[in-house]
Amino acid sequence: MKEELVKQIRKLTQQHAYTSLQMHEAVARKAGLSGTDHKYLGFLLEKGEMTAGDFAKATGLTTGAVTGLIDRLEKKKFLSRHFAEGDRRKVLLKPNTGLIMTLLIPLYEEFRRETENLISSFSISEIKVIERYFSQALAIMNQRIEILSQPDANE
Amino acid sequence: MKEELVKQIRKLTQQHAYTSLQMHEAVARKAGLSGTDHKYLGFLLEKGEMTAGDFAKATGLTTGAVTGLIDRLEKKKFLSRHFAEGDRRKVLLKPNTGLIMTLLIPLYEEFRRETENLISSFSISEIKVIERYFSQALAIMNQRIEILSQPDANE
DNA sequence: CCTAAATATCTTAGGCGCTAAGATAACTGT
DNA sequence: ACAGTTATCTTAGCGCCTAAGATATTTAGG
Repeated sequence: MKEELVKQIRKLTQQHAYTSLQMHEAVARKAGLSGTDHKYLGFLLEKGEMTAGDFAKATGLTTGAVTGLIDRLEKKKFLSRHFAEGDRRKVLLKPNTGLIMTLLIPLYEEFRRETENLISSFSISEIKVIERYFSQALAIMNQRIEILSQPDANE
Repeated sequence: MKEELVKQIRKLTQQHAYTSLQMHEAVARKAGLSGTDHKYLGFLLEKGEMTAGDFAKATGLTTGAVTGLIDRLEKKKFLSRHFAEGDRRKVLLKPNTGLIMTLLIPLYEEFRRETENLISSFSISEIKVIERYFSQALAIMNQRIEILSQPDANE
């Protein structure tokens, strides 16, 4: 029965998402961070140097929350604050890439290797199938998020 | 280059997990729940009636946290408390399945349909590839969580 | 220039959800 | 029957969030 197989796969993808989250939090704990801080630190690392305000926009947090987030990350030396040249109101966040890498890479490297080995164990055409699944699943979810985030008509 | 393709897929799976979480939270907001409460409500619904203590064990929360969680869910009529027959210390949690379904199904149904359509668009052998990927990825992550959750040797 | 408005960040007050520790109530075994 | 165990709840305190407003700096208009 293809139908049953389909339902089974759908549940599997759900579990996959849940387990990813668990792992992300396990990494955070090991690194001495909260899940929240780990998430946003990864974000900053990816985007590179940015101002506090841009960070707030990028994360969707309020400016107050970002101030607290930066405080916590700064206290742990994961980033430093600098006033922007030319506009002393702006606070530039400079990630301490070295420290972050030193701390996080050992926690992720083996996982990354295992995952890449897993993917490599498929043939090119199989990988393309997996790619097609993920790309389309992503599109579906992003569309759904957009719909869900629109305010209700009656309010 | 297969290597580059592999790296690309790995990033795609990361993004997939992140986006799943975003969608889960968007659903929660729409249902008037926190992401946390939505997560655990789904849990209760899946497992069915259980005691508060079992709920704590199942979720990994402390009993105090579970008391608060139950309070919030009870206030919103998502469940009711009943003393267990034969042991009046135990509190049985009875999910209000009707209300939960009424509230959540409209938020998920279209997504589920779209996802199942997506999966169905693959051939049986392609679906087996996807299944193989997810099963093995899950195993890798669960193993990693276990390793990460072990206390460090030097502490 | 000088000042009003705009902008960028920080601070404060208050809420939610968590843990750890201990209180309360009910059960169990000898 | 009562000491110990078990199940849940309560309390104190912390972390992280929002909303609102304070502070400091820049920009624009007269």
